[in-house]
Amino acid sequence: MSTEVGYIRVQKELRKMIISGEYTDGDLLPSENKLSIKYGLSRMTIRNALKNLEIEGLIYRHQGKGSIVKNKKKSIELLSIKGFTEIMKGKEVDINTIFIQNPEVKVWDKDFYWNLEEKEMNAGCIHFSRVRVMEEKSIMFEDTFISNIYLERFCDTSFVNNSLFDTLIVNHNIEITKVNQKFRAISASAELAKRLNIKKGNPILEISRKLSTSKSGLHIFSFAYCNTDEFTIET
Amino acid sequence: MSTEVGYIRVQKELRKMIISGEYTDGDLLPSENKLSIKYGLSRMTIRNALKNLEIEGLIYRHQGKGSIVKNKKKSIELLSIKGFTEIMKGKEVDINTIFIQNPEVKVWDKDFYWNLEEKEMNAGCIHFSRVRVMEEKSIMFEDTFISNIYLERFCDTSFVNNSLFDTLIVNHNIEITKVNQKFRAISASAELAKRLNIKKGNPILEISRKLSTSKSGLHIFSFAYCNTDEFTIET
DNA sequence: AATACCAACTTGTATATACAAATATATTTT
DNA sequence: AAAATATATTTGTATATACAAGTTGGTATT
Repeated sequence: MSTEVGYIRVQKELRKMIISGEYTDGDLLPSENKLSIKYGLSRMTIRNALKNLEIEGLIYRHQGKGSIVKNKKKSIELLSIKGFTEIMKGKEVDINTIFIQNPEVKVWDKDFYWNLEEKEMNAGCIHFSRVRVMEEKSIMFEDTFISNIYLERFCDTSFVNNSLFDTLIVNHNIEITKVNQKFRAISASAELAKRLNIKKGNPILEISRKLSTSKSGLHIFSFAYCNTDEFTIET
Repeated sequence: MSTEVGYIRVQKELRKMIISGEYTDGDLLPSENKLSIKYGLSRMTIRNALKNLEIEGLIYRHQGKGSIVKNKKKSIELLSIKGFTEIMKGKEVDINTIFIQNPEVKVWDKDFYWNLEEKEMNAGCIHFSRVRVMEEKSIMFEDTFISNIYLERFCDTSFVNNSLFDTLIVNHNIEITKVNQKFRAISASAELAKRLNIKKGNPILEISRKLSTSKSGLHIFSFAYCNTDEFTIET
């Protein structure tokens, strides 16, 4: 799109460079004056782009220093898992993800939990499910549904940074614009108990989420079930 | 403070007017040009203030229309409770709050869950606990601890809009700058079961939160326990 | 070697201006 | 009365400029 306004162009380019790892945690972006010259835009226009990146949480800015890249590394897509025991208190924790069901095009379930727009209803969905594993313990089972629009070749391509969000933004130019999430505590069903290797009836944290994106009609729905005996979920 | 920069002054005044109800949901703020004249600042400076109010979620802006006040009405301080049954699906729900323990100055517990800064550690805390009631059902028990600094006469004054946050911003000029919250599913203890009128061992949603504010060293800590049988918690 | 100072560079705040684009309102035409 | 048109208003984008304020690194002084 050559019709795109200036600051959006700068914002997108810098965003892509940060997410793809060209700039990494702690790096300084070029100064406003340098960006101004590079893109042929005034400093105030560059500042508009940088302000937006700051709002997105990709950078922070320090008077006298510059614009510094922030690596948010929310390990599991906007949520993060932290150990609950004293030893790991405060430490980020590495999570392995195992696909139980690879991305696959399907039709929506007739009584799907969230309301769907006409457009996405007709388009069908991409579905996959994963288990998040920490220290050989299965701590989260997650079902994900995405409206199947604007997503050519999604099922045949592997994830960028092992992240759905990074994949969407880098491969398809799709941003998350809004997060709607509901939390409940439930008792583990027999099936869930089996998947998470716990006893039936144990308390389980259920997170139902609807994520809106920059493309109209494209939403991401996910249902996560977490064993929070030894870990907490943060937002 | 007369040393305050221009856009902050405008931002504060408009914020106060929105929160106190002088402007309410759907109202149009004065146009940028009018604000520019009123405050004797350039339009770009006014825009800076408005952009920040937009980021705070107090207004949204529409090209050609104006700046429109958004009433976020998160009924229980950044969280909201929604009915889980079909009938109330999507509807916001009114919550009554009952103080179990009125605000009272105390010393911090020796093994308080969150880490405290030296400053707030010495200052002690203000503590209170509340039960949130919906349709005669107690659905949430909440313990709140606030660092006792910058909070003159807090215990003797009633809440603005029945809201802790509104009270802090209107009476003490203190904003929430960061929210750190952890979610777990636990089994109800005997005490909790009694407070929430459920069976011991039922699944309970536990939300532990640390809120940072615009005043250094002043944090708000809360521990909420929710019965999510019939309601969900949203963020 | 440690300190004080200065210069260069960075982001922050602010102004004045111009035109574009979306909306709302008034006016004219049908 | 309804529809089309024009006008005014409002936010969006962009430029060029100026000075303030915080940071960094080199230079001169002690």
